[in-house]
Amino acid sequence: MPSEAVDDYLKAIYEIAGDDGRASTASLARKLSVAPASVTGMLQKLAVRNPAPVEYEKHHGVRLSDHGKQRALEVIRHHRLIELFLHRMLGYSWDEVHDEAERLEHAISEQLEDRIAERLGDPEVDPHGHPIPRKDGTIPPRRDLSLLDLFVGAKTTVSRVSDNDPEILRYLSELGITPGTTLLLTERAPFDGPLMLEVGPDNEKQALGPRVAGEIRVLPPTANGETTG
Amino acid sequence: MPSEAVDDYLKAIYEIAGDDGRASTASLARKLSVAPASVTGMLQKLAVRNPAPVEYEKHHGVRLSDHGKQRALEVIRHHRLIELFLHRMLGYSWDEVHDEAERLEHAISEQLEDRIAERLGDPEVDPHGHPIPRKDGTIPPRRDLSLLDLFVGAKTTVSRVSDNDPEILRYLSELGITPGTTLLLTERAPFDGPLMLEVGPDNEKQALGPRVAGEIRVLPPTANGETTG
DNA sequence: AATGACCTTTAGGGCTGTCTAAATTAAATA
DNA sequence: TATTTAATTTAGACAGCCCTAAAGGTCATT
Repeated sequence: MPSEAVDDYLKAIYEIAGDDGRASTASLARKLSVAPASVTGMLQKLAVRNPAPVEYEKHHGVRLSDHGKQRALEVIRHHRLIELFLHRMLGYSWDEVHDEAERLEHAISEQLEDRIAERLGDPEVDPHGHPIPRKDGTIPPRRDLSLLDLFVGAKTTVSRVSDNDPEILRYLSELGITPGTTLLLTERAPFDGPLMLEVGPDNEKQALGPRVAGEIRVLPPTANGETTG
Repeated sequence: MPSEAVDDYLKAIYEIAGDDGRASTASLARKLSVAPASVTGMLQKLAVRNPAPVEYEKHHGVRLSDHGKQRALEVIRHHRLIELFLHRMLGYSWDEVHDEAERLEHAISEQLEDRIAERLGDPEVDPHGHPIPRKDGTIPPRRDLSLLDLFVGAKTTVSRVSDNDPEILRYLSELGITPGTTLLLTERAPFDGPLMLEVGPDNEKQALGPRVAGEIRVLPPTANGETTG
């Protein structure tokens, strides 16, 4: 079984590059809060393991092998199941689950994973709206897009929100923006300016900076606008 | 925060020596599945930490300091709360909880500890009958004794069973012996021979070897015999 | 094709926690 | 008290994962 550190690397690669892109040394260093040189060292070691979880080319980043992909998805499955479990069974709020899951994901057995999944009714989505990889490594399909990709006039529903920053999550909660919330994009200031939204059933008007908007994913919009812009 | 390895040492010392006895190098090596030399090395390092969790005297074992005791109890609290949680909330059986808890005890936060305790109603005893240390480091009192310490004729109730050996736990489950089961000691063979018991409400007769009997703790007996023998 | 800015890698260490083999000490026994 | 036995400690190494400093590549731009 890979060490926690290795699992963290694989997960980070997956989160940065998806299942067939390449992740750079610097991006991994940033994500893992580690010096770039440490990343290089780790990647070199991983690349010569057998079976190797990554393919590594000097100066050109890494990519997950099938084997590494499998493992990354397993860790992510743990993470998201735990998030949902904490939320549903222990009253954790949206923004509290991530850090706790970050540690627990390494500590649970297959058996516990299975029982949690069972207890939750084999869920497909975590509290942030992220899909939970299935045991066989497939991912429940969701077609959603960034709030930043909408045209003005689009009406849509929040499907998920990045779970990396509790600050942002709390902020969004206050604004009433969580998975399931309906949104209408009414206006968009130029030069990376704020988005004007009408939020929820009461159509509360809210302005959202692009940084925050970039963390929000929405379902394909249903009215008034084209899909992307 | 101490590393997992350190926590494991402190817990092991507590389990071997209680809160003011000394634990030997060899006993720790055995319990932790580690070479004796490794134990010596670790103890030397711990003894010069500040604050030091142990007092160590060359060739005379270690003892927990107040500080180390506190930490050991915290880890044990985690362990036992998790055992009970797995049992009550996720349908784990008696003999499955230990190994899972062994890993999780290092991964849960204060917050999760508190929520688990709350959800379980601040329990005092784990599924094996062991007391769960309180947050302040005190231990819910239980006066119980080894089954081996009973006189023939004593009638009593099982209070707890050592949780170290799943084999034994399964065996006892089959015999119907779990915390709460009533027992009558009817006979005791000499020379470390088996104990004859009548078990449970139906007074099923069972013979128990001394090795297994030593793992069983019972409440102070109520009838027919003196307390210890 | 050269330059500068920005990665990325190499080189050389450090810390933690483990190991084996060899020495030492303590305790039990003669 | 001398000797034997068993437990313990020292010495020396190693694997995993991290670091800093210095050297080496890549790429966009001129």
